[in-house]
Amino acid sequence: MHTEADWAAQLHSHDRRVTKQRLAVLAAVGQLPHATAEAVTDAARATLQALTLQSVYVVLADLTALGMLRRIEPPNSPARYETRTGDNHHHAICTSCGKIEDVDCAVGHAPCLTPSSTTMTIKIADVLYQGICSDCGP
Amino acid sequence: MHTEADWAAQLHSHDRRVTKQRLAVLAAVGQLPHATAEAVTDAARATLQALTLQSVYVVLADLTALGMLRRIEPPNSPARYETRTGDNHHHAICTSCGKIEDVDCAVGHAPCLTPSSTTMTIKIADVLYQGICSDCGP
DNA sequence: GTTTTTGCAAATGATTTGCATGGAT
DNA sequence: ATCCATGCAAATCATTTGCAAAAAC
Repeated sequence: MHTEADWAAQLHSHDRRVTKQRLAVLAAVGQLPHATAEAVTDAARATLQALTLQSVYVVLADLTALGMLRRIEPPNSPARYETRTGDNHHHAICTSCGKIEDVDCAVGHAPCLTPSSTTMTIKIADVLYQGICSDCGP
Repeated sequence: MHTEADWAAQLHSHDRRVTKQRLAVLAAVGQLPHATAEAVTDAARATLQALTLQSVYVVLADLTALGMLRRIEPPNSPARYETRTGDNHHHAICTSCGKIEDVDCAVGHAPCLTPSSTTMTIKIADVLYQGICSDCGP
């Protein structure tokens, strides 16, 4: 788990200023499973009433670019963010209710899959499983 | 390859009317590799000058829902469409120039991967490879 | 004090929708 | 003749940007 001091240290090491807004965003993403920008804003507002959605977008984009957060883009849904960035894991999304679960990668580190035929040099293999969760059906 | 009569038959079988707009959209998606809605519109306009982008969106959404087209949603880029729907193949995208290549799935049919731990019933495993294509670097 | 960050409003890009007309069956 | 499909304009949704004021360093 990440402590506030931990986040502050990471921000410092990237020459970013440690603001209460950034700490609130990081805390919110850390405790919500796979939160949208809007959900992050709502959660962070519990302690920081003046925070705006646009600022959250700016912060999320910056932290994602730094590698402190990971961004997930499910089909037909706004982007989600998570704090698990150190390992290569994938995601399963329920096509009925939209719930997202983490799925550990069998191999462990990216790229965990190598395509048989392509002219590209592959850096990352992202896997998105789609199915039905236990709440929505058999 | 798909012929115009082939597309017409498929439209019929789904209780859709066979219009020149729909045929033009299908032809355009068939000949462009991984076209955006805008590219499809431009291509289809070569023969159907009155076609609008909004109509193309409606048609693409409908044909995708019917399974006649497959929709790809690359990160930070508008959706792409392709006619290859019968098999389970994946995609590799160049993070530099955005080019997309088809990548055959080693196993052959969905789901080609089974997650080790999840409570969901997986229907599809979509893999998105990200890397650098031969034109953009080593 | 200097420079990054935030707040706010307005702009943008992609896609969807409502409704009247046109066209396929 | 019926009813679906298209054209058009306006609306919506997610996200980005410009700029002045506030806050870190």
